[in-house]
Amino acid sequence: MVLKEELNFFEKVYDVVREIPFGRVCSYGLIARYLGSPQSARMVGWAMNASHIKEDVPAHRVVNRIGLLTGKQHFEGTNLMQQLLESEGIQIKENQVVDFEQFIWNPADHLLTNT
DNA sequence: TCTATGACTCCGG
DNA sequence: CCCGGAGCCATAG
Repeated sequence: MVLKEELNFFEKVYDVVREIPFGRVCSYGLIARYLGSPQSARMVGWAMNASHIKEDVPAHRVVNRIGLLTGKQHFEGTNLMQQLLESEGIQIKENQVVDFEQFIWNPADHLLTNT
């Protein structure tokens, strides 16, 4: 059973990504930092690569630190990721999120709003 | 066991 | 932010 160990890390990533609201995006480093390992941003991307088995994980809402759709090539077709984001009201320009900082969603901020 | 790779990010120029 | 290079860490071969 190859499960539990990787699930511990992946599930944490999935859980955060899953919490990304409709029409919002998040960065790998932001998620990694939230998990307590800001250096493991690449692992977040790796987890996303394995997320294709997770239908609940909106991986299209996860982009790099500048809002670039670095993972679009891993989606079906050639621009599925862009289409998904546009369908959520997010404008894409040259594979990059327009007004990225406006749509960015920080998981830590999600906790702060808890109050 | 060791080496190579990657949906990243930070640093210096 | 553009460009090139280094650090990072888990997975695959």
